[in-house]
Amino acid sequence: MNFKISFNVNEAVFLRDPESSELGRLIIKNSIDLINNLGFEAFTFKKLAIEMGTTEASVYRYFENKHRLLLYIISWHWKYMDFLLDFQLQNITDNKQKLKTIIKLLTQEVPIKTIGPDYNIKYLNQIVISESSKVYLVKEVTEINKSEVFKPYKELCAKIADVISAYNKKYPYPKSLSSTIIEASHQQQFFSEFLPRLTDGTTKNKNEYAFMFIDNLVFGVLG
Amino acid sequence: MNFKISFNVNEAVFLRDPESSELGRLIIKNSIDLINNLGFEAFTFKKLAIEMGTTEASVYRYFENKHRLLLYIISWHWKYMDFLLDFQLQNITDNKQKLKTIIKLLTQEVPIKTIGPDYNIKYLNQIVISESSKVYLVKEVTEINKSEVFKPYKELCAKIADVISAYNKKYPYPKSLSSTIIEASHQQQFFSEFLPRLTDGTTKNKNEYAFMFIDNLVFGVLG
DNA sequence: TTTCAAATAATAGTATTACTATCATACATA
DNA sequence: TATGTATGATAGTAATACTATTATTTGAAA
Repeated sequence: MNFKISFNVNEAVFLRDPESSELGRLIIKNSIDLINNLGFEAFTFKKLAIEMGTTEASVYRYFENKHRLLLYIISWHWKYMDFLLDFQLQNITDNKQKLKTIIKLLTQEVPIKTIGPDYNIKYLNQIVISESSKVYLVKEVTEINKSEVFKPYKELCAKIADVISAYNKKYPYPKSLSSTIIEASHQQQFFSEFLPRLTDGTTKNKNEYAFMFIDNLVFGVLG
Repeated sequence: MNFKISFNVNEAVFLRDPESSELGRLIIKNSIDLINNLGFEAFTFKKLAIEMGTTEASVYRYFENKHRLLLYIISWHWKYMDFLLDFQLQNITDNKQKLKTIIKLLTQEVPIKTIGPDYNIKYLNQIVISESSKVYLVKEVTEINKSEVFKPYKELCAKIADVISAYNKKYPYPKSLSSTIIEASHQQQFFSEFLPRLTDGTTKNKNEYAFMFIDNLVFGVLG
């Protein structure tokens, strides 16, 4: 099996499509490494350019600013998750089992497949946990939202909400539960690693802990 | 009734206690207004100084950087919430009623009392919704956490967790549920205002919506 | 009352950040 | 051969995130 998948992220996110050139793909690959190393606040286009042996100006030809670059990376991740979800849900008919698969996917480290560009999926996961909310927690959220760039997140949320509704037709808040478990699975992983007093984490394994908590939560609410 | 309360925020947060001088209190008051107007990313000490008619250097004498100032404001808010919680829970004995009061407090706009400094509590609420997670979602979280500056958040979380445990002694994740509902009440308010597709919000009132969702969630899980 | 240190304010200065602009070159295409 | 497109090299600007210096005020000890 040797196939490539590309997720076409909304054009409004970039100036030039990074998947369209070698330099573009390098920008994404190196950004994932560098954001993971430095954190988003300390990450700059200058540092990225030096790291890659290119120039700041070249990076600016692809992305307006670092916030857009982060948005691209996060969007790419949501599309990737959406793909994995379709893939993993394929032969499951039982809705309970579907939900469990979803929760597993949200809380475990995303499996590293040899598909698509060779981005460091482990780092990407860390970035999603620590930085993803920064793409929408900005003053310009309404303006940015107009260009539909949050669509991948909304679509994933809707897809999970559909499974929730299929499992329990009477539950009145499928989308809110969906967005809540997506966010909470990141938060609880973050907390159990860095601020453990905000959790009841006993196990050393933050992924396993997040899974158990979310699983208990979801089936507690939905019955 | 005319009394003043001051919440002593951990010393490690500031260089000089802003509650100890008129200038200090003005810095906090004006910061709340300005962060709410500009968003945290666009907020700078220079803009703040100009707004207040003082100098950048004066602000730097109180806070090392704008991240610490935000941390101060958010910590103050957690202490204020903690105080309100004690106050509102005083004469309630029924644990279910206690939980409902907590959820109300988390989701409704915090009542504006004429106590303490005259910070704009409405703005403070907006800041907590949009900016609070930025105080811990940073690369230096472990370092910052060592100086115990997140204690007010942890204490509030623990207090709510205690009520959860009192209501349902068998529930295994009181602290995680506590931190999850704190975060989710902000998120769902934010989403229902700016990214409504991530919610099932039908009502125009984001506070009321958040209350109903969290209330359903908590009693769904805890029985 | 003098004096000496500490706190505060005002001003200036520096390195970095977040861009924009210009020009040269390489390579592919028509 | 001419033309377009991507990249590279270099420079420049305004704002940001600080630090340092000097002047002034205050307050407490001698």
